[in-house]
Amino acid sequence: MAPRRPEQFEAIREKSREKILAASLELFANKGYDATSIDNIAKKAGISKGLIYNYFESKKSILLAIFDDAMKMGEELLMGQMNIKDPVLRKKAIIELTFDMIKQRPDYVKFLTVMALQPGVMADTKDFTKNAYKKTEEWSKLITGKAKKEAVIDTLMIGAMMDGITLNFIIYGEQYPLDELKQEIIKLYCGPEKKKKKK
Amino acid sequence: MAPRRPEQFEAIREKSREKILAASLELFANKGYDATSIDNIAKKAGISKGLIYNYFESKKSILLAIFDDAMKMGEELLMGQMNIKDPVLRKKAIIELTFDMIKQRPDYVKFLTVMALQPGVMADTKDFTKNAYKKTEEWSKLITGKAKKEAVIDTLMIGAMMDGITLNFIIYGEQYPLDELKQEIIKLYCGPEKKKKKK
Amino acid sequence: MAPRRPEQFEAIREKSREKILAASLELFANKGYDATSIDNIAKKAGISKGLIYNYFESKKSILLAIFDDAMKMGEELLMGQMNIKDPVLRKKAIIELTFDMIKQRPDYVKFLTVMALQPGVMADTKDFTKNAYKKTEEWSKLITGKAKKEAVIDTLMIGAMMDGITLNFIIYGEQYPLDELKQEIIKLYCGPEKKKKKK
Amino acid sequence: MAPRRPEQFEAIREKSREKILAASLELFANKGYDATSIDNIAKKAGISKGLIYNYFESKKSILLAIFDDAMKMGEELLMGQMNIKDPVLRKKAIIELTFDMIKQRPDYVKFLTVMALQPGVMADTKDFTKNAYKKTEEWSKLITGKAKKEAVIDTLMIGAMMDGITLNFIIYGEQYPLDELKQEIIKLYCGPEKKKKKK
DNA sequence: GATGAATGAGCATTCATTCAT
DNA sequence: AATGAATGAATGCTCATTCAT
Repeated sequence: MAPRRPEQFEAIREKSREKILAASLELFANKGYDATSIDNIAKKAGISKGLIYNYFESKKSILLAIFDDAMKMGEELLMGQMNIKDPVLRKKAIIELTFDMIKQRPDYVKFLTVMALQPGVMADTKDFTKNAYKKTEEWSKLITGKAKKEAVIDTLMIGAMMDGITLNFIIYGEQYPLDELKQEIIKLYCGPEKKKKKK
Repeated sequence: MAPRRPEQFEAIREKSREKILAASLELFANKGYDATSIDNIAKKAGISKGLIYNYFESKKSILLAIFDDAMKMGEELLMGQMNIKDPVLRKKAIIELTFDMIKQRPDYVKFLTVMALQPGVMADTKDFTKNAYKKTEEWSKLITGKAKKEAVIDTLMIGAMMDGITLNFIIYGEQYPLDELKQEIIKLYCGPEKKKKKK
Repeated sequence: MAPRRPEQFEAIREKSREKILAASLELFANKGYDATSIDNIAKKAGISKGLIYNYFESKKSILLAIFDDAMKMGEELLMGQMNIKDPVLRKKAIIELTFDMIKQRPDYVKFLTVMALQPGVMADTKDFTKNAYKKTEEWSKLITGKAKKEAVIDTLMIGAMMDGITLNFIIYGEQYPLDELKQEIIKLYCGPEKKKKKK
Repeated sequence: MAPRRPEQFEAIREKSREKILAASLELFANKGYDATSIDNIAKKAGISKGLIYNYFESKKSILLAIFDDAMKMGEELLMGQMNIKDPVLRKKAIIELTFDMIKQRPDYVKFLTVMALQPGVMADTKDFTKNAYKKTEEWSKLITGKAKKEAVIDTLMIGAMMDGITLNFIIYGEQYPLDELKQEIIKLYCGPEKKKKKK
């Protein structure tokens, strides 16, 4: 057989890495970090235990990689709304975006929320809290368009609202009425304006 | 010498038990259940590992004891508001109560929130979700005075709000402006003065 | 109250000691040495854990005390048959004695047999094997009245027989037909002589 | 480098498994089950503690594996004698077989006997007593060729005899005159030549 | 003499990580 | 790149023993 070309190696590597990350995300989100063993990950990813260490230095570094992916994804989604000029519409867009994320990527959302409350897991490796705070300030500006005092409270309220809904969705599961709550929030924070709510 | 009298033993026991519970509460709330070892608890409580098993059957039974304490405390606070007749005032009282709880017993609040998001920790021993749900229904009635359909969404909103604020308080700590948010919520859900709820 | 007189103290001491030995014997015989905890013994004896160490240096020393008691009891019973002059009658008497012991003190018999096969338990403290061997030789002389070569085999046979029956009695319990086997052995080893078997 | 081939792994596994079983058999037989620690086994097997759990679920499952091996071996030996037609010859063959087993696999014999007398060790996992009883019945038929009433006592006698000799061999070791006792038993139970069983 | 709270070494078991192939 | 056998530190838990009262 002819030796594989560099791109092929790269493709294989990337594929294995993805399998590991996907398996880990699901397990971390559903069982928690501590309760997930490297063996669990290897079995779910369909590879051997040893191979994982070919791609990641340690169990914690898998966690961090997922964390970075999740943050990056969130950031990209958020940045995509930057071009909406009207502040109210932008606020609405971002709220809808958040609900979309909860529904379409519950694993990421679950993962981030679960990790946020395992300080012992994240704390020593990433400065999670500071990071999150900076994000909130950025959000604040993005959402309201201005960094005034009252705007911060408004942002914190919306942020708390979204976090609370996410948390309840995680705990109660599918029975939690996400859609009705979305309408309610939009009514509450974006005013009852017209009626073209759905994009 | 004569052996200690039963009351003396009881006093000693109660003191040790409290030390264990206090140490466990703090560690579970801050590091999570899995990441806290019996050795951690013993060291923080200033006693030996073995003694813990003189008071609790297992690590999980410590968790349950704390959980029961926390629930009992919450219930007592809540029940104290039952005699408020006016629904709006009662709703306001309960919101204020929740904020009080966050400020006065952040340890319990943190503990309960962290546990709610540690999949598989509470799940198999107490029917945490079902329990929490029942609580929500009770809340719903307490807050609105009636269990109508539209009232449920209202209750879920307030619940999510409070959970979200709790979560953010846990993550951000003292810098999180609890008082301002309390005023904002009361303005939003109990009306500024009369009965105009929505702004 | 007048202080207790020395005899009273002695009586109390003796009584507690007996309670500990009786409880331990039963537990060691039925659960085994390792599976019996000091706490088990204290509870069954109706005293406190600490008191046990007032009478015995260690768990193992309780074992040895029981062992010595059991050996002494066996010896006394055996010596009681020394005055029977006729060798055959003496052999018969000793066999019957052994069966009596199995039926009347199954706890001691069980204890000794169980201990005999836990070399790790006895070995390092008493030279159990050597001791037992000496006993066999004594038996041999007692039973047959002479220490000839062929007599040793005879004694070993009877000894093995009795041990085997004891072992099977321990394993199978009450359903094991001790009486029939006794008749059979007597027939086999003492000849079928007359018919006045029962004393 | 290429990973090992499945057969290579299988060979490695089999070798390690054997080392664990051999070490455990020796320790269980000599020290008893409770007194043998996983660490003892690992050290004697020349491997790490953790590796044991790569091959056996628990300490007890090692015990059961050895037990099954021992029973299988015994059964195979026994079944090999089924084709002897003459009852007396068959009885003799089985007695000789038992002595062979004691001499050739004293470890298994010791193990089985020690386990039989460790209350609560086998009891809860395998129905040891019932199992042993069934064996006795099989023996009974094998030995006498018929399951008549009087034959049962005969079988029990021979069984007790063999158990007693095994027990004494375990306790006294090599100095115990197995061969002489074998001749004696055969003389006693199979008749010196013709059919005069009782001397 | 008597009590039971307290200790700490030891045990079975788990699991992240290493490594020979 | 890939495998899984092997390691050893750590964990929850037990229990003989000590000791203040």
